[in-house]
Amino acid sequence: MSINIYNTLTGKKEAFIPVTPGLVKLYVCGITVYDLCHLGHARSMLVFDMVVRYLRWVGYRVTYVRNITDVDDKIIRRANELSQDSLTVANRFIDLMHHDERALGLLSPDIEPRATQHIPQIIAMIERLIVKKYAYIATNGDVCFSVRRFSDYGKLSRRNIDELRVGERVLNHEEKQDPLDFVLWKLSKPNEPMWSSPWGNGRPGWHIECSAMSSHCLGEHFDIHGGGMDLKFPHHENEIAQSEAATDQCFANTWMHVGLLKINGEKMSKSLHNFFTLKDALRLHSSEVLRFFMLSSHYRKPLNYSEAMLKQAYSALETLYLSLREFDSFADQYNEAYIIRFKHVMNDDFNTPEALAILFELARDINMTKSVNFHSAEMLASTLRYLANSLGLLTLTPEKFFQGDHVNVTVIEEILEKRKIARENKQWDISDQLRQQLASMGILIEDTPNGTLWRKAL
RNA sequence: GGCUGAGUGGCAGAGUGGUCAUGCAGAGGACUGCAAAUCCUUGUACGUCGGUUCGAUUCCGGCCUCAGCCUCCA
Repeated sequence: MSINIYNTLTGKKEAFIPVTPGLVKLYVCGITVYDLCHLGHARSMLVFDMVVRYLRWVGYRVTYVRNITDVDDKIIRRANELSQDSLTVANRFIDLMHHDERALGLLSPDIEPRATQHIPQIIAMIERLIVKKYAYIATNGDVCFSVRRFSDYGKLSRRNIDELRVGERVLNHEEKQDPLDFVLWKLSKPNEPMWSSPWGNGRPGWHIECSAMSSHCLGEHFDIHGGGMDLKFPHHENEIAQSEAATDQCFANTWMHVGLLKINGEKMSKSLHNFFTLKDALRLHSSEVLRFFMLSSHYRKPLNYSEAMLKQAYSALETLYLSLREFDSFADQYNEAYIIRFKHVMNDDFNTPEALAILFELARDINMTKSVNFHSAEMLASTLRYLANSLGLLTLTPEKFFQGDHVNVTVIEEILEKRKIARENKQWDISDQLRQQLASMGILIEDTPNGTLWRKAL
């Protein structure tokens, strides 16, 4: 069974064949560290986390690289606002990002290259481009890439150079030979971070770092390059141009783009004040609820964040965990039929909504089977957990999910004990009153033949 | 203006040329002291107009609407 992945470059789903058999080399564009991570970053991180987990789960070795842009205009501006140097600002937001990453339960990338730590590689690549006449020194001293010299320019985003409205929106392009050209090396002004180069003190342009770092970490030709949909043009288009102009070979075989996240039906943007940081979202919802929500729509589609949807995600997750409840020890066998179906839909461009649907079918199957044949229900339960785990879901015990750590277990158990006695004496008024008392504490209960179970209400 | 995608039942969201997505919410039933959980049943869903077809939500074309990109953005 091969994995089919939608490749932005060809506009089609294609059978995935790694350059090196058994090994997947994946490069994902990470964030520019001038502010806290927002939910859009979280979606992209979570999607590639799912991709990496799944690829490893089916047996690939994966080298997962996600870069950090730690020098750029916005960081410099932020640093000036705070009267700090830009490295201090970058480091602080990198720490915060790592904190968010852990809180979300993400796998760490195998390599997390930083632009400022790859200046020699960046300079070397620019030199190659100059030698091959793909780059030139503009009248203001910056080094620019000559877009029109790269005949394949536009192949990723399917754009025709002459149809871009570039003159309308790109300002101050008089220094360039063509308004489309972009900066590879930017000379620094006083009080800006700088590195020495053959063209004077300056810093790298935004796009070149990814070309230089990906080839440094993964080689000049690797398997998958990913990022948010908004990076497709111009960033990824520029990366392809630089890399392929410099190396004369295919850069990344497969390009994956994650749909953008909207909030309450609107584009998320700082100017609209509907900007949600990951940190804030994690105050309201557990990482697993966020993960479930993000995986409940296909990764290439736009996704709308709203509190109602997150509540729905919680309820759905509850259903899954409820089915897992009575199984302390899990069988070491799995139900092959479900595994095959699960892989089949996941292999179709990571169709997580369809994969989740299979998990719900499994949950229902468990519920139906457990009163009839406990052992086979146990096998289904272990299958459910095994499959969900491949997506980073259902990693908690049901008790942990339903009860958490911070509730006052002693008080709850005392009330349950009192209620038990009342029920034994058929004192239904008292029993119902105690149930009401628990409800007002946010605790739901469930009387079963084996005693009363409790869980947190949403 | 150009390029991408979308328009599915109350909400969310897959998918398919002709029997079921799935989840959340709702209704009825079984179970329960009552609940809860669970199971069963249930809702004439596929933007619009044409075309192809024995048959289209699914293929083709026009139209309408929406979103994203063409400037920094995951």
